[in-house]
Amino acid sequence: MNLKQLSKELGLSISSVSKALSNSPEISEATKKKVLSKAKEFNYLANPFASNLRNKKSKTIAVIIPEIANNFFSLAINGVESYAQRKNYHVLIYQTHEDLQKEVSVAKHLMNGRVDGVIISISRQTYNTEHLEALEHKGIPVVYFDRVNENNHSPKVITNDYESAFLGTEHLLQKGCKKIAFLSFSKLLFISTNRLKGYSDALKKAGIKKDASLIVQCDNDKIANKKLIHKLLTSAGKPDAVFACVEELAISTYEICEEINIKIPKNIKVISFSNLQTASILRPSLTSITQPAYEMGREAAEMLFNLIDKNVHNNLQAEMLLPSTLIIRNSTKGNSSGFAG
Amino acid sequence: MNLKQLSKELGLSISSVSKALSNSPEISEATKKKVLSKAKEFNYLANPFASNLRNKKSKTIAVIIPEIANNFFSLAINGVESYAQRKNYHVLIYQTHEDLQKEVSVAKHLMNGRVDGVIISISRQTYNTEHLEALEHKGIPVVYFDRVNENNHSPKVITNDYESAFLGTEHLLQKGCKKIAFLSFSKLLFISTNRLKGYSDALKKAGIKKDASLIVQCDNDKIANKKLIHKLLTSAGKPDAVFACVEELAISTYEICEEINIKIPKNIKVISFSNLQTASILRPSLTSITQPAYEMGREAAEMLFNLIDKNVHNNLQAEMLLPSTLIIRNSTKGNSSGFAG
DNA sequence: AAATTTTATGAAAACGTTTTCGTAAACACT
DNA sequence: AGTGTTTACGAAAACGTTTTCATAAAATTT
Repeated sequence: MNLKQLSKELGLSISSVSKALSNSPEISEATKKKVLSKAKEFNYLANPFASNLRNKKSKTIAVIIPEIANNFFSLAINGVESYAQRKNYHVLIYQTHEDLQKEVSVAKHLMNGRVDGVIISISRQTYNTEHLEALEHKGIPVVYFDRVNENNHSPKVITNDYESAFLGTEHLLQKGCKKIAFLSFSKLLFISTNRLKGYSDALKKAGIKKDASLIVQCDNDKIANKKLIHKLLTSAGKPDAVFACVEELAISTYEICEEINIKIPKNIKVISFSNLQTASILRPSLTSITQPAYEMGREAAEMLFNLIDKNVHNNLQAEMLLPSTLIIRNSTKGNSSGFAG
Repeated sequence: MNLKQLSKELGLSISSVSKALSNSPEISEATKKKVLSKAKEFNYLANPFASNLRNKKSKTIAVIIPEIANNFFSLAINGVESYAQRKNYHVLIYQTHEDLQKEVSVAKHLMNGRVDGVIISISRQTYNTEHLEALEHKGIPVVYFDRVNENNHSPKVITNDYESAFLGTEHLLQKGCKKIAFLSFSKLLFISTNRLKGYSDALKKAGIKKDASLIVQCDNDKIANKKLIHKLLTSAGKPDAVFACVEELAISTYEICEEINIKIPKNIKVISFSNLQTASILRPSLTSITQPAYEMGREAAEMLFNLIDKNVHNNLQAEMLLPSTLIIRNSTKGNSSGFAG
């Protein structure tokens, strides 16, 4: 059932029916009612491709994330969706699996106007964002969240990574930890280096010298990461605390401690950026810095729709910051030096 | 840049350029090369809406799931995606948030040909699937996975819920448990009732009478569920084991046991259907029945693309079963009756 | 009553593809 | 040389909308 058939049923022209359906003031109320009722009767639904072609609008946005099987990102998607829904937009989801090539390829796929806007959290390997800027040049707005490129001026939604890492590190220091390891998950991402900076500055403030052997650069390969952490925890200068940059590394740390019988928090304390639902029922419960995932997604969507609706190519240099929360649990309990605490 | 402009650049007709780009044998190799190179030079990309309109194909499938922030479903999406990618298809994701009305509304939205096929796991509230059968009548194939409607003949991908629940219950019985509670998550879903049946039959086989007070019907409301579980665990006839139908209920059980100081597995044993990444590092590690989420998603996608490619309306009554795995961990350790085990 | 404005409708173009069909030119066969 | 076939291309229609513009009819003004 299309407009032509429907108009035939009604004895009206295609254009009149179209206008009636879009509630145009050109059409009388009487015929509008007739049209609406016939449309319902025949279950008429506009062909979205014809509409999109004509309107040069897709009523669709894309969300590009590294991984969907990740609590932070799936919550963020919920946030995006909640806003998109009210705007009557569809949400296309693409995963890069932390692969830059995949990210570039997805961006290219979106260059043809398939979507009206893009929300992205870049991959671990992404060192520049030309492929995304190309989208913006085409007039497709892009909003970054969490994992942003700090060197471009696109709108972004971030959290206070530096301050959170600083606070988290201070928390460990207060617990008497002296040798705090930092598990980084990317050399490239601002979010990772920024967290590292917060950690470093907290150490500096406490007058503790930075120990390069305590900073572990992890990567995309889970098994390799576990080996690195294992090496760290069995080395001569092994740490008395671990600051994990992402929950995946905290989980690995837990698993290794289990294997080689290091007790958390007695022998080693653990803190992590994390959105784990199960943080509170881990063995032991995990002290975590929790990002406002849902809110970040929602906010990114709001920014994006502002750009889409204004339809302006305005590089408004918006940057929204939503703070994370430090939740202290048992993985950092007690006092590391054996002092009273 | 569109075909018209590109053909002008080349001094060719629109139709020739179109044919050249689709590698038609009507076009000479020489001109094909010219066209390809110009197309690359000008970054020509076909307008997907024009193509879709003309071809009556969207190169897009939809995945409808209750919740994306759920390990099972996000892994299943990965499986779907892995297959869709190789088919050069896009994946539209919709969440119902366990709301039947939302599910119906999504299905209606897809009636207009926006997608070439649908993969779905129905909501907790879904008691019939007319809204999805309507899609099939329109010629849009639908494949169900995990949460299926056992009364319709559409293709489905399921796991061995009955056998797994039976085995899981027997495992608890072997551990000496006598009063095993069952936390159901839906009165309507076949998957839930089927698991309940496996549990019931295992009890029957062991000669244990069914105790209705041990079967708790949970629902969509997390807080209400926790209250129900709390009531169960503090009641006079409280159980010595809990079989959770979904991981969410196992997590709640853990949290409540923590609160009211019931020790797992000493005072109570816990087993759950679960795809938790953290199952092994929970306090205590969780004995779980793990569904092959990724594989189920992948298989559903393969079935769907078979239907799309054949383009036949054949109600092939395919039903694929992928088995779950029982992983025994510490939450069911020891012997419930104090006997040696 | 004539001139003007408003109202309600329809014809047709446009969006950018793909594909059918037609047709010159080149080639092959008697 | 004439006929038939293949090759390589172009014209035009079609997909189903939306929107501009034109135009009858009705309502309003002079």
